[in-house]
Amino acid sequence: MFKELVLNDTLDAIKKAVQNKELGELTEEILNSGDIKLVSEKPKNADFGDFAVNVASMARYARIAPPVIANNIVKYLPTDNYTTSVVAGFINFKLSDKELAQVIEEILDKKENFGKPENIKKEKINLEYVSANPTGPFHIGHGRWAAMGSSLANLLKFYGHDVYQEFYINDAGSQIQKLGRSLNIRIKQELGENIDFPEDEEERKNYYAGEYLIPVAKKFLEENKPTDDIQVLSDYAKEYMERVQRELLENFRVHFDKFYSELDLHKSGKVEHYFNELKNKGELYEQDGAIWFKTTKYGDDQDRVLKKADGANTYLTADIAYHMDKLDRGFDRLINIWGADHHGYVARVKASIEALGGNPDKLEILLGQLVNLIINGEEVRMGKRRKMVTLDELIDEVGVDATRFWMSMRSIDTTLDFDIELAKRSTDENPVFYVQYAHARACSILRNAIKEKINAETGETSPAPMSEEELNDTFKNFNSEAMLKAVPTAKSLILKLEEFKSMIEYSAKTRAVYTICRYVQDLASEFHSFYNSNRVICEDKDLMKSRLCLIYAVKTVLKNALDILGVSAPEKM
RNA sequence: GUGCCUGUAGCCCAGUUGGAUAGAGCGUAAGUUUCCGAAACUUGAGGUCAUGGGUUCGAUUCCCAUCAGGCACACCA
Repeated sequence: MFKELVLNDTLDAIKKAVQNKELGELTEEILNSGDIKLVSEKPKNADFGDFAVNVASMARYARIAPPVIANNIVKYLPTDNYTTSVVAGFINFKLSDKELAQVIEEILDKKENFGKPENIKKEKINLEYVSANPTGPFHIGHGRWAAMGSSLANLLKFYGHDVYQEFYINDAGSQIQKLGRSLNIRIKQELGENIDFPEDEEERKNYYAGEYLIPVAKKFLEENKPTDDIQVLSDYAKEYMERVQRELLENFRVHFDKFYSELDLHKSGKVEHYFNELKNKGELYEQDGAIWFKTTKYGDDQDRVLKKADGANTYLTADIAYHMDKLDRGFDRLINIWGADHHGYVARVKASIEALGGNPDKLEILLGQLVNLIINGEEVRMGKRRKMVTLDELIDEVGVDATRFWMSMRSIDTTLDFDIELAKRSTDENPVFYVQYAHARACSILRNAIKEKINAETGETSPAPMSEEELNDTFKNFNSEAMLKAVPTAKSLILKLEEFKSMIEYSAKTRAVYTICRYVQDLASEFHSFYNSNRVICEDKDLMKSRLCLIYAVKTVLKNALDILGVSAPEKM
């Protein structure tokens, strides 16, 4: 990576300068202590160069003015790949055309593997996300976790990790009975009985009054005789909802390796097993008829109940077993994506891992802020009794591509405003179309290179600039020498292409999927800009070939990035 | 009341761990098509980085306080 190249060369040069005592009081000890942190970044002003390293921070150790430091370092920098200049405390690097041409060569060589790091510490990662109750359709909030989670999985895989995607189904517990009771009412309504959910707010909380159970009731009656057996109804409704959820996830390009059933977890005996283990370790105590877990010992702000006075387990009891089971399965790292409304839950899960002798640092919980829906410029709150907008309605309205992109384009730390009207628009207000358009445009140029041209006025045809075979040969037999021709007018575009590598690294390490969305917009912008001032298909055949390679590189990188986001890269629009 | 997240241009947001004149996009103003997709491009205008302190040669960035918005504080899941 250019960033690393520049930084490492600078560090080497600093060492040499220190050895020759040209950096004042700066010693090798200070250098090795790690107190001095250098970063290579983009200069504010592009005229300065392509990369810059700020050495002013060394001034306090060296006790020399920053410009002198910079000049004394520059002396020891190699000169083959770039030219350098010193401005104040900055060393600016301008990459040579040859270096830039090699970027295109590398992309054409590696294609869909361009940007994959070579030697990373590969981790076996369990990524758990969405994990909704099977008691109703997904709402738009689930859509954010689905989009971000699957994109993160794609990203971490691309980066080189082993990623196992998991969905935890909360199919045990009282809410399933609640679902069955609610279905019972809908069935009776279908049969013409005059019955409805309770009016009283408190009593109504024991039911799911949403209309989504009406089709389930109809279907049930088609297949079964009416029954008051709540267990039968619960199971039916649960399976139905699970099926609906899975279909939607597939449609949304979200693929789980495993749907992990809480019910199975109970049946396996693991819940009791870990409960007993905590008990044996002396972490539990009894009070008011319930059994409590001393999570405060591990930093939680209050102790938690594991077994209620009525003898039933709490949700946490099963969740402890679930997380321990994940660790038992040999994952190096567990990543969970949770809504911010669950943040109070983090401490107790980490506490339980620690209490059971696991390493709580292996569990990484990404807390995501919630989603607001904007309809006609107004915020629509996902209120209890107001009509809820479901994920499938949203996808029907704006499409999979736009939904995925919009759900991923903001940092997980900020509340996402999802503006339906904007996401639907196919104009420059909508970044999804902007990026896809760039890809389609690049494809179009490649098509035109091998297509005969028809004059719109005269109707005369002129031969294609080159044959398909010749174009393929151009991509196959490229060399950076030949690509040099395209470089002078494409520098910032090439630098942006090269940035893909460091962007991926940053994004994977910080789990920040939104940086890919930003990158892809930047790259599209650089490409459109290049397109407007340079003709690709032109008289000078060497130049044309050189630029076609560049366009092919742009298309490749755009496609790679969009693949990670789960957004399609259309060849035509 | 306690904990977590947020506050940067009219709007929506970046700001890679403390450094050059604070950056994109949308919107807005003015331009750009006999030629590869104008769903595009170019150039402007627009900022007391919520407020007040502190640390530092230097703070949008780190610390403290205050204000504003969101979320959570169950023997629910």
